[in-house]
Amino acid sequence: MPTAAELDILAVLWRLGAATVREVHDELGKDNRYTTTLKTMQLMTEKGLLTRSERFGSHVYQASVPKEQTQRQIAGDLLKRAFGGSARSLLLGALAAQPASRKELDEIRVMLDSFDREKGKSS
Amino acid sequence: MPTAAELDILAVLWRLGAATVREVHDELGKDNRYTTTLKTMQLMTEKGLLTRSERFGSHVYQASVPKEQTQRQIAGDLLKRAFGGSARSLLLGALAAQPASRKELDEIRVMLDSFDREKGKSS
DNA sequence: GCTAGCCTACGAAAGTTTTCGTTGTGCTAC
DNA sequence: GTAGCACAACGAAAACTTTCGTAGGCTAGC
Repeated sequence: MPTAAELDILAVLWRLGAATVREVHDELGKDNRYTTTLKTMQLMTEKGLLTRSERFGSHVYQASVPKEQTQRQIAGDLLKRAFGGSARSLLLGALAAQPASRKELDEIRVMLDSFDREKGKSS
Repeated sequence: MPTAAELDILAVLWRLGAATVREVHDELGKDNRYTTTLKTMQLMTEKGLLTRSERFGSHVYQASVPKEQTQRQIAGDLLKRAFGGSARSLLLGALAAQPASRKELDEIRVMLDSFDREKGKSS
Protein backbone atom coordinates (compact mmCIF):
# COMPACT_ATOMS: atom_id res chain seq x y z
CA MET A 1 0.00 0.00 0.00
CA PRO A 2 1.56 3.32 -1.04
CA THR A 3 2.32 5.82 1.71
CA ALA A 4 1.23 9.45 1.65
CA ALA A 5 4.36 10.81 -0.01
CA GLU A 6 4.32 7.95 -2.46
CA LEU A 7 0.73 8.56 -3.34
CA ASP A 8 1.46 12.18 -4.15
CA ILE A 9 4.14 11.07 -6.56
CA LEU A 10 1.87 8.48 -8.11
CA ALA A 11 -0.77 11.14 -8.66
CA VAL A 12 1.70 13.24 -10.59
CA LEU A 13 2.80 10.30 -12.70
CA TRP A 14 -0.79 9.42 -13.43
CA ARG A 15 -1.23 12.90 -14.81
CA LEU A 16 2.03 13.10 -16.74
CA GLY A 17 2.19 9.49 -17.84
CA ALA A 18 5.96 9.25 -17.63
CA ALA A 19 8.34 11.78 -16.23
CA THR A 20 11.78 12.49 -14.89
CA VAL A 21 12.44 13.10 -11.23
CA ARG A 22 12.86 16.78 -12.01
CA GLU A 23 9.47 17.01 -13.64
CA VAL A 24 7.78 15.20 -10.80
CA HIS A 25 9.55 17.27 -8.21
CA ASP A 26 8.59 20.55 -9.83
CA GLU A 27 5.02 19.42 -10.31
CA LEU A 28 4.69 18.41 -6.66
CA GLY A 29 5.41 21.92 -5.53
CA LYS A 30 6.39 20.77 -2.07
CA ASP A 31 9.12 22.67 -0.36
CA ASN A 32 11.49 19.80 0.10
CA ARG A 33 14.70 19.05 -1.70
CA TYR A 34 15.11 17.44 -5.08
CA THR A 35 17.02 14.57 -3.54
CA THR A 36 14.10 13.79 -1.27
CA THR A 37 11.85 13.24 -4.24
CA LEU A 38 14.57 11.26 -5.96
CA LYS A 39 15.08 9.02 -2.97
CA THR A 40 11.39 8.36 -2.58
CA MET A 41 11.09 7.44 -6.22
CA GLN A 42 14.07 5.14 -5.95
CA LEU A 43 12.45 3.37 -3.03
CA MET A 44 9.20 3.11 -4.93
CA THR A 45 11.11 1.51 -7.79
CA GLU A 46 12.60 -1.02 -5.39
CA LYS A 47 9.15 -1.78 -4.06
CA GLY A 48 7.89 -2.31 -7.57
CA LEU A 49 5.55 0.67 -7.66
CA LEU A 50 7.50 2.39 -10.42
CA THR A 51 9.50 1.28 -13.40
CA ARG A 52 12.46 3.15 -14.74
CA SER A 53 13.95 3.56 -18.17
CA GLU A 54 16.88 5.52 -19.55
CA ARG A 55 16.54 8.62 -21.61
CA PHE A 56 19.62 10.58 -22.62
CA GLY A 57 21.42 11.37 -19.43
CA SER A 58 18.52 10.96 -17.06
CA HIS A 59 15.90 8.48 -15.97
CA VAL A 60 12.24 8.38 -16.84
CA TYR A 61 9.81 6.84 -14.39
CA GLN A 62 6.28 5.66 -14.70
CA ALA A 63 3.78 3.83 -12.53
CA SER A 64 4.15 0.09 -12.92
CA VAL A 65 0.61 -0.69 -11.81
CA PRO A 66 -2.46 0.64 -13.63
CA LYS A 67 -3.99 3.64 -11.95
CA GLU A 68 -7.34 1.93 -11.66
CA GLN A 69 -5.90 -1.03 -9.82
CA THR A 70 -4.14 1.13 -7.25
CA GLN A 71 -7.21 3.26 -6.81
CA ARG A 72 -9.33 0.18 -6.31
CA GLN A 73 -6.96 -1.11 -3.71
CA ILE A 74 -6.90 2.17 -1.81
CA ALA A 75 -10.62 2.76 -2.01
CA GLY A 76 -11.33 -0.81 -0.96
CA ASP A 77 -9.03 -0.54 2.02
CA LEU A 78 -10.59 2.67 3.19
CA LEU A 79 -14.07 1.36 2.59
CA LYS A 80 -13.41 -1.57 4.86
CA ARG A 81 -11.43 0.31 7.46
CA ALA A 82 -13.31 3.53 7.96
CA PHE A 83 -16.72 3.11 6.42
CA GLY A 84 -17.84 -0.30 7.58
CA GLY A 85 -18.00 -1.43 3.96
CA SER A 86 -20.69 1.08 3.07
CA ALA A 87 -19.97 2.66 -0.29
CA ARG A 88 -22.82 5.04 0.39
CA SER A 89 -21.10 6.39 3.49
CA LEU A 90 -17.87 6.77 1.60
CA LEU A 91 -19.52 8.75 -1.12
CA LEU A 92 -21.41 10.83 1.41
CA GLY A 93 -18.14 11.71 3.12
CA ALA A 94 -16.54 12.64 -0.18
CA LEU A 95 -19.43 14.80 -1.32
CA ALA A 96 -19.66 16.50 2.05
CA ALA A 97 -15.96 17.31 1.93
CA GLN A 98 -16.10 18.61 -1.59
CA PRO A 99 -19.48 19.23 -3.16
CA ALA A 100 -19.90 18.08 -6.73
CA SER A 101 -21.56 19.83 -9.60
CA ARG A 102 -24.83 18.59 -10.98
CA LYS A 103 -22.97 17.30 -14.00
CA GLU A 104 -20.74 15.20 -11.80
CA LEU A 105 -23.68 13.83 -9.91
CA ASP A 106 -25.22 12.82 -13.20
CA GLU A 107 -22.08 11.06 -14.25
CA ILE A 108 -22.21 9.10 -11.05
CA ARG A 109 -25.77 8.10 -11.82
CA VAL A 110 -24.75 6.86 -15.24
CA MET A 111 -22.08 4.76 -13.63
CA LEU A 112 -24.54 3.31 -11.15
CA ASP A 113 -26.81 2.34 -14.01
CA SER A 114 -24.02 0.47 -15.72
CA PHE A 115 -23.35 -1.40 -12.50
CA ASP A 116 -27.00 -2.32 -12.40
CA ARG A 117 -26.88 -3.67 -15.91
CA GLU A 118 -23.90 -5.79 -14.96
CA LYS A 119 -25.78 -7.21 -12.05
CA GLY A 120 -28.72 -7.93 -14.32
CA LYS A 121 -26.57 -9.93 -16.68
CA SER A 122 -25.20 -12.21 -14.01
CA SER A 123 -28.49 -12.91 -12.26
CA MET B 1 -5.41 12.71 10.54
CA PRO B 2 -5.71 9.33 12.25
CA THR B 3 -3.16 6.67 11.35
CA ALA B 4 -4.03 3.14 10.30
CA ALA B 5 -3.96 1.61 13.77
CA GLU B 6 -5.86 4.55 15.14
CA LEU B 7 -8.50 4.26 12.49
CA ASP B 8 -9.08 0.62 13.34
CA ILE B 9 -9.68 1.60 16.94
CA LEU B 10 -11.99 4.42 15.92
CA ALA B 11 -14.00 1.99 13.81
CA VAL B 12 -14.53 -0.24 16.82
CA LEU B 13 -15.57 2.67 19.00
CA TRP B 14 -17.97 3.86 16.34
CA ARG B 15 -19.61 0.47 16.50
CA LEU B 16 -19.61 0.08 20.27
CA GLY B 17 -20.20 3.71 21.17
CA ALA B 18 -18.08 3.63 24.29
CA ALA B 19 -15.84 0.86 25.47
CA THR B 20 -12.95 -0.16 27.69
CA VAL B 21 -9.56 -0.95 26.32
CA ARG B 22 -10.25 -4.62 26.91
CA GLU B 23 -13.40 -4.54 24.85
CA VAL B 24 -11.72 -2.67 22.02
CA HIS B 25 -8.73 -4.96 22.08
CA ASP B 26 -10.85 -8.11 21.92
CA GLU B 27 -13.01 -6.67 19.19
CA LEU B 28 -10.01 -5.75 17.08
CA GLY B 29 -8.91 -9.36 16.90
CA LYS B 30 -5.38 -8.39 15.99
CA ASP B 31 -2.63 -10.56 17.32
CA ASN B 32 -0.83 -7.90 19.27
CA ARG B 33 -0.67 -7.36 23.00
CA TYR B 34 -3.24 -5.68 25.16
CA THR B 35 -0.73 -3.04 26.18
CA THR B 36 -0.24 -2.11 22.55
CA THR B 37 -3.90 -1.27 22.18
CA LEU B 38 -3.84 0.56 25.50
CA LYS B 39 -0.85 2.65 24.51
CA THR B 40 -2.37 3.57 21.20
CA MET B 41 -5.59 4.64 22.86
CA GLN B 42 -3.66 6.70 25.40
CA LEU B 43 -1.86 8.48 22.60
CA MET B 44 -5.14 9.07 20.81
CA THR B 45 -6.50 10.60 23.99
CA GLU B 46 -3.51 12.94 24.16
CA LYS B 47 -4.08 13.91 20.56
CA GLY B 48 -7.70 14.65 21.32
CA LEU B 49 -9.17 11.87 19.21
CA LEU B 50 -10.66 10.10 22.22
CA THR B 51 -12.10 11.15 25.54
CA ARG B 52 -11.85 9.09 28.66
CA SER B 53 -14.09 8.67 31.67
CA GLU B 54 -13.92 6.53 34.76
CA ARG B 55 -16.11 3.50 35.36
CA PHE B 56 -15.60 1.33 38.40
CA GLY B 57 -11.99 0.35 38.33
CA SER B 58 -11.31 0.90 34.65
CA HIS B 59 -11.54 3.55 31.97
CA VAL B 60 -14.14 3.96 29.29
CA TYR B 61 -13.17 5.62 26.03
CA GLN B 62 -15.16 7.08 23.23
CA ALA B 63 -14.47 9.02 20.05
CA SER B 64 -14.35 12.73 20.75
CA VAL B 65 -15.15 13.77 17.20
CA PRO B 66 -18.36 12.75 15.44
CA LYS B 67 -17.92 9.82 13.11
CA GLU B 68 -19.26 11.78 10.17
CA GLN B 69 -16.74 14.55 10.60
CA THR B 70 -13.80 12.17 10.70
CA GLN B 71 -15.13 10.27 7.72
CA ARG B 72 -15.56 13.47 5.80
CA GLN B 73 -12.01 14.49 6.55
CA ILE B 74 -10.60 11.14 5.49
CA ALA B 75 -12.71 10.83 2.37
CA GLY B 76 -11.89 14.39 1.38
CA ASP B 77 -8.19 13.86 1.80
CA LEU B 78 -8.21 10.71 -0.27
CA LEU B 79 -10.42 12.28 -2.88
CA LYS B 80 -7.92 15.06 -3.38
CA ARG B 81 -4.79 12.94 -3.11
CA ALA B 82 -5.59 9.83 -5.09
CA PHE B 83 -8.61 10.56 -7.23
CA GLY B 84 -7.94 13.98 -8.62
CA GLY B 85 -11.04 15.27 -6.87
CA SER B 86 -13.37 13.03 -8.81
CA ALA B 87 -15.99 11.53 -6.53
CA ARG B 88 -17.04 9.34 -9.42
CA SER B 89 -13.60 7.74 -9.60
CA LEU B 90 -13.60 7.21 -5.87
CA LEU B 91 -16.93 5.46 -5.97
CA LEU B 92 -15.87 3.42 -8.96
CA GLY B 93 -12.82 2.24 -7.07
CA ALA B 94 -14.89 1.33 -4.06
CA LEU B 95 -17.50 -0.56 -6.03
CA ALA B 96 -14.85 -2.37 -8.03
CA ALA B 97 -13.15 -3.45 -4.83
CA GLN B 98 -16.33 -4.58 -3.19
CA PRO B 99 -19.44 -4.91 -5.32
CA ALA B 100 -22.61 -3.54 -3.80
CA SER B 101 -26.06 -5.07 -3.82
CA ARG B 102 -28.82 -3.52 -5.88
CA LYS B 103 -30.34 -2.26 -2.67
CA GLU B 104 -27.17 -0.42 -1.79
CA LEU B 105 -26.95 1.08 -5.23
CA ASP B 106 -30.50 2.33 -4.84
CA GLU B 107 -29.65 3.91 -1.52
CA ILE B 108 -26.83 5.74 -3.19
CA ARG B 109 -29.23 7.04 -5.83
CA VAL B 110 -31.55 8.31 -3.15
CA MET B 111 -28.66 10.15 -1.59
CA LEU B 112 -27.68 11.69 -4.91
CA ASP B 113 -31.22 12.93 -5.35
CA SER B 114 -31.13 14.66 -2.00
CA PHE B 115 -27.88 16.34 -2.99
CA ASP B 116 -29.58 17.52 -6.14
CA ARG B 117 -32.44 19.00 -4.18
CA GLU B 118 -29.98 20.86 -2.00
CA LYS B 119 -28.33 22.30 -5.06
CA GLY B 120 -31.70 23.32 -6.39
CA LYS B 121 -32.51 25.23 -3.24
CA SER B 122 -29.38 27.32 -3.34
CA SER B 123 -29.47 28.20 -7.02
C1' DG C 1 41.45 20.95 -19.97
C1' DC C 2 38.54 23.18 -16.65
C1' DT C 3 34.27 24.86 -14.76
C1' DA C 4 29.34 25.12 -14.08
C1' DG C 5 25.14 22.83 -14.07
C1' DC C 6 22.35 18.89 -13.95
C1' DC C 7 21.78 14.30 -12.71
C1' DT C 8 22.22 9.77 -9.82
C1' DA C 9 23.73 7.21 -5.78
C1' DC C 10 24.42 6.46 -1.08
C1' DG C 11 24.14 6.74 3.75
C1' DA C 12 22.63 8.68 7.68
C1' DA C 13 19.54 11.39 10.49
C1' DA C 14 15.05 12.93 11.99
C1' DG C 15 10.37 12.03 12.59
C1' DT C 16 6.40 8.87 13.30
C1' DT C 17 4.04 4.88 14.26
C1' DT C 18 3.65 0.59 16.33
C1' DT C 19 4.93 -2.71 19.49
C1' DC C 20 5.88 -4.71 23.95
C1' DG C 21 8.18 -5.66 28.63
C1' DT C 22 8.02 -4.22 33.19
C1' DT C 23 6.13 -2.11 37.12
C1' DG C 24 2.63 -0.46 40.29
C1' DT C 25 -2.14 -0.38 41.98
C1' DG C 26 -6.54 -1.94 43.42
C1' DC C 27 -9.79 -5.64 44.01
C1' DT C 28 -11.35 -10.38 45.19
C1' DA C 29 -11.20 -14.84 47.16
C1' DC C 30 -9.15 -17.76 50.04
C1' DG D 1 -3.13 -10.79 55.00
C1' DT D 2 -1.74 -12.42 50.90
C1' DA D 3 -1.90 -14.70 46.30
C1' DG D 4 -3.94 -14.06 42.02
C1' DC D 5 -5.97 -11.30 38.58
C1' DA D 6 -7.10 -7.36 35.70
C1' DC D 7 -5.93 -3.04 34.58
C1' DA D 8 -3.17 1.47 33.94
C1' DA D 9 1.20 3.79 33.37
C1' DC D 10 5.59 4.29 31.65
C1' DG D 11 9.65 3.94 29.01
C1' DA D 12 12.11 2.11 25.47
C1' DA D 13 12.82 -0.49 21.36
C1' DA D 14 11.61 -1.80 16.69
C1' DA D 15 9.91 -0.77 12.35
C1' DC D 16 8.90 2.33 8.96
C1' DT D 17 8.69 6.85 6.49
C1' DT D 18 10.53 11.02 5.20
C1' DT D 19 14.17 14.16 4.73
C1' DC D 20 18.59 15.87 3.33
C1' DG D 21 23.84 16.39 2.96
C1' DT D 22 27.54 14.88 0.41
C1' DA D 23 29.96 12.67 -3.27
C1' DG D 24 30.59 11.21 -7.95
C1' DG D 25 29.48 11.20 -13.00
C1' DC D 26 28.30 13.26 -17.41
C1' DT D 27 27.77 17.14 -20.74
C1' DA D 28 28.25 21.78 -22.71
C1' DG D 29 30.72 26.02 -23.06
C1' DC D 30 34.71 28.65 -22.36
